[in-house]
Amino acid sequence: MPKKTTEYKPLDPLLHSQLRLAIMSVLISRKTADFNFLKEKTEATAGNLSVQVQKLAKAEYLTIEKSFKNNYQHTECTITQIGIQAFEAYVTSLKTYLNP
Amino acid sequence: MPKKTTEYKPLDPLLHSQLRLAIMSVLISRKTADFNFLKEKTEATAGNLSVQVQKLAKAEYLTIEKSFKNNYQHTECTITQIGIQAFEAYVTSLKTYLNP
DNA sequence: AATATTTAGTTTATATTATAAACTACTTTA
DNA sequence: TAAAGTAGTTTATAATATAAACTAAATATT
Repeated sequence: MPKKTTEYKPLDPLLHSQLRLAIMSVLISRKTADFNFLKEKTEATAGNLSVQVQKLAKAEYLTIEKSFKNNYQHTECTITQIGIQAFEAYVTSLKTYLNP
Repeated sequence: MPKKTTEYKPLDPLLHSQLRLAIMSVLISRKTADFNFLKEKTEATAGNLSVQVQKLAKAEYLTIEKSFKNNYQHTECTITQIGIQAFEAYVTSLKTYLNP
């Protein structure tokens, strides 16, 4: 019997979220971005951004580095290889829904 | 001052759901599909499918027509113009996240 | 020098969503 | 006529998303 091709590939729930996808999208194009840059680009509230960035960090899609810059605390996010691959896989899967 | 271009267009929450997107994707390519066809293509449980199809119907993205076919109840879903436009707008918005 | 404001976030309480399990109702088969 | 199959719906719970409230330090104001 012919192998049944799966029509719709499952979408990584971690990336299938508007804000987390936007965060990853920024990081795909810049590798690294600080908290405020992400906040401006994604137009998210700080609270929501904090939560979603932590979720992505927990999955090792990005790393969070805290430091001091001009006397203020500074949070820098950097995408990982795992994150890049997850993003690419997500895009591939997503395309199965967006027919010709 | 230069007009600030919105980097990421908001994603219609009704379509930004794996199952509802799959349902709409099927209907974009076939216009109309019965409950079982949708169930097979999307690999959803009947309960979940029922709920999500109703949400799409409430937003008038599709219409639900119930009838009897070979003594069995039969539910047919048809995409509406509103649904087609919403799907297209969703795809356009989504592309802002999937940079070059 | 105290007080207010701003920067840079985190925590937490609540609303919304997604989902499976349980249920309804009718039909066919054994 | 009892069991199994078809075609769904309802509902209870788990998971997610989000804003509001909060912490804490730096800088500006009176």
